[in-house]
Amino acid sequence: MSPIDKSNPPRRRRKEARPSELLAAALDLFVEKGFAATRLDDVAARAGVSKGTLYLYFDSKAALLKAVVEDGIMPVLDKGEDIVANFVGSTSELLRDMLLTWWSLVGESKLSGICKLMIAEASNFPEMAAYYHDEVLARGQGLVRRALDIGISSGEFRGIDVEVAMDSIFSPLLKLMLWRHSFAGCCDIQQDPKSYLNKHLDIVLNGVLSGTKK
Amino acid sequence: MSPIDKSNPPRRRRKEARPSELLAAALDLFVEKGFAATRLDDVAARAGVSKGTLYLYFDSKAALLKAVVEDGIMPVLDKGEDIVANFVGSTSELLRDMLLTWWSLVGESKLSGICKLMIAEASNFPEMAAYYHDEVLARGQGLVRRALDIGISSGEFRGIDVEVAMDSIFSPLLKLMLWRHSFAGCCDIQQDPKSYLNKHLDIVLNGVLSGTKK
Amino acid sequence: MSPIDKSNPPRRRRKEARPSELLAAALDLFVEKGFAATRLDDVAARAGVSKGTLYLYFDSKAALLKAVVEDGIMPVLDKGEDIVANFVGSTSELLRDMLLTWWSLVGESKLSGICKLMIAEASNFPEMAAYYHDEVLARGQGLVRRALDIGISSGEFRGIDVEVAMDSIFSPLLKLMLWRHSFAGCCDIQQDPKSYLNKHLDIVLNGVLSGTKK
Amino acid sequence: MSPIDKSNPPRRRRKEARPSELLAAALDLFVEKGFAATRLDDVAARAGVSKGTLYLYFDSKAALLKAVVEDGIMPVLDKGEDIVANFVGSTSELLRDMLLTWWSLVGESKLSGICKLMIAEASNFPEMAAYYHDEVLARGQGLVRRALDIGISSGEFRGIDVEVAMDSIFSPLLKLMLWRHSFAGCCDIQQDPKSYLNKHLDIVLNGVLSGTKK
DNA sequence: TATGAATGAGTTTTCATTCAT
DNA sequence: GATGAATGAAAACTCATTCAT
Repeated sequence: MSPIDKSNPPRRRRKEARPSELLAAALDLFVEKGFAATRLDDVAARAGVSKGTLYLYFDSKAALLKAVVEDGIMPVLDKGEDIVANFVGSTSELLRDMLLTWWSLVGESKLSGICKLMIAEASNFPEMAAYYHDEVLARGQGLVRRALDIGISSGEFRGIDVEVAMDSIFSPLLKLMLWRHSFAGCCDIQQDPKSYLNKHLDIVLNGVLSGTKK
Repeated sequence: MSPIDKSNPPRRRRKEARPSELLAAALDLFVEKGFAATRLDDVAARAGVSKGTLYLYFDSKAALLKAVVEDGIMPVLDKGEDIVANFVGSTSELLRDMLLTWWSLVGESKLSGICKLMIAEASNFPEMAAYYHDEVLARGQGLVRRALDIGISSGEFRGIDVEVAMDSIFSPLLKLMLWRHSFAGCCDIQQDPKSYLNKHLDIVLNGVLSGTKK
Repeated sequence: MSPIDKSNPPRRRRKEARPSELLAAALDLFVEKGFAATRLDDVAARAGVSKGTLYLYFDSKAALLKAVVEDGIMPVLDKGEDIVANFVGSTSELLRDMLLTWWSLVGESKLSGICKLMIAEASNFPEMAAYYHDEVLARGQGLVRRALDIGISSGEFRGIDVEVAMDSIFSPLLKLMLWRHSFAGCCDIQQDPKSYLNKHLDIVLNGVLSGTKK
Repeated sequence: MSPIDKSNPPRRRRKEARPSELLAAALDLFVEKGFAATRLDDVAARAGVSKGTLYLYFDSKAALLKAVVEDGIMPVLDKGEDIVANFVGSTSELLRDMLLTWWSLVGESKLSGICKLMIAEASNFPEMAAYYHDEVLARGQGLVRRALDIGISSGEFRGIDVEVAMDSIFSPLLKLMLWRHSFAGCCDIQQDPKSYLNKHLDIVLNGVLSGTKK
């Protein structure tokens, strides 16, 4: 309480915690309504601050979007890469592990909304979309690609077109992420995502046909 | 700007005269920029008419969106159903035919943009999104489902979970449609879509694993 | 009244007359209050239009300022140059004529306010200020300079420093212009400007000293 | 932002403590950008203090302006008056001395900026402008007027209109002061001000005409 | 029908001012 | 006294919608 005690925690903490509260509120609304349809008043209200406060931390609405996306990408970048490197077991299991990990890391979290957001805003913010595509989506698919390469090298997998197989494996996960933020309310509730992904992997790994493989 | 779904009473409609240029221009811009970020000035300019003219045919911006979506759904509704009914051959071939037909009918056309649009605007226009989901996406997947049912009944396919397999088969097509309207400019050009879909079907039908099926 | 009669004058006239009404209102307020302290609402209100109408004609507040200045400079540019060329009589009379002409053309009109405006905004809009300085002020002084050159060549004038004499002659006119838009209300009403300028010229031409010239 | 002249009752004043850094920073920015376009953030930043500190010393932005002007006027008021009283020599020399003294006292210093500021803000702060006009400009010209009166009484000067002659003599000094803070950067560098003023006095005292005086 | 100038409510952005620390 | 985060009223700017022609 002494006037010398200027750097007391509560004040500082406030200042440092604030931006992430703002980012969280903005993420929610940008994902739900889209960039243009989101009013900064609403972002501020959801974060429990006044409109002007947003401008203490972000230069403009577009800068806020950029921060939201960057902030949402980092956690994905940090983890993930080493899943492949550290894995022991069959490549099928690796793929299964990867899809489920990706789901819990990104799909299940609020970050999955950024995917919807970037698809929606890609032509309005092309650089940002390219950044997101390269650093997140391509990376996610890259994990699949590497697993496929390993599987093919080891003879565990057939000599399929890796670029295509990547999508055969990853696209349902993408659909799951997008549906969560779009048609979730208007279509029959999907089954449990993990069971869904397991079944999908069973299908894509073993095929749909019942005939014996040559 | 406020994305309110007004279920206003039917007004005098000049449906017959509704110039398709207006709908085409609106479709392009709604898909490219999203609903809120599209200015009616730009729609009018692209259609080569004055801004006021739009209001001769549509009561509001939201009504224009509704008309765009309805107009984009009809051709899909009209065709498609009978593909399954009239088909002769293996069910694998039927699936292949269906995916490729869907691609040329919807994916390749401007209509694929509506899919992106509906995902983006789903929470702003939930009824419209539900309508689109049920009448277009679920229908496309329904075709796949019926083919799968036939294949399983005939013993051509394994007894996989049809709901999941539907997505295993359809999701890459969805991704293709969305990418065309989002990351197209910022990622390496995909291979030819039809070859891509054929390879995908080969993978999902036969599986990735090289082992013999039990 | 026939629907073919689209290009009827009243409508067109409106459109063409509008910008100059806006410019007039903006000039008044920019000069009176300065650029930053002038609200576009006030400009619109004074012009009798809504705020949005301003943006039909000018891209931004700064663009409006630019238009005001350009619009205010043209009439000065068009006239003036040939005053010197076409003159017959003693150079003293030429100078007197020029000052009085300049006064009635610029000083007495609303254009004199632009001078105050440019001095005030010079550091905020340096290019605009440079443009004004070169095209208006330097031109006005240039007229004086040329008259002085003629007078010196003919022996009518002493061999004084022309750059300085220019200011000795022109500065009171400048002061008159500035005072009209600043201290006019708070200092004793000046005498009639034309009489003032005549007396000033008498002083600067003949000097203040009573002694005979050598 | 609203330039209202509040004649609010005297509040607790901490005049003695008013840091001159604050006044100096405010003077610089008010003169450069004008009152409305100057942000208190910038004033604080230039003075090296926080924004809140300004409010420890000044009740409002307008109060800061008032303090700046008052602070800038005092030194001029204190000196100057006795220049005339204590002078010995020809009145011409007195005038020359006065102009040069005024120049070094006001024109050359930062105080000259207040002149520009007051002209710009005269209609926003009429009382302040009147105060400045009466206490500074009129006083400066008053010195000239008294010198002229002396000169005319003694026969050294002709019987010219003193009010006009005052301006004939003083206006170039005014122009010099204003240009320093406006067009300085965009016109050829003037000659040395003192030489300029000397030449000007030579012209206005002796006249431009070469003919002998009658 | 068609136009496009005009509107004004709504949105982003700014900034003087306050106040808890 | 000093700070600077927070505020909110006000200003710039946008754009769906209207309407006179």
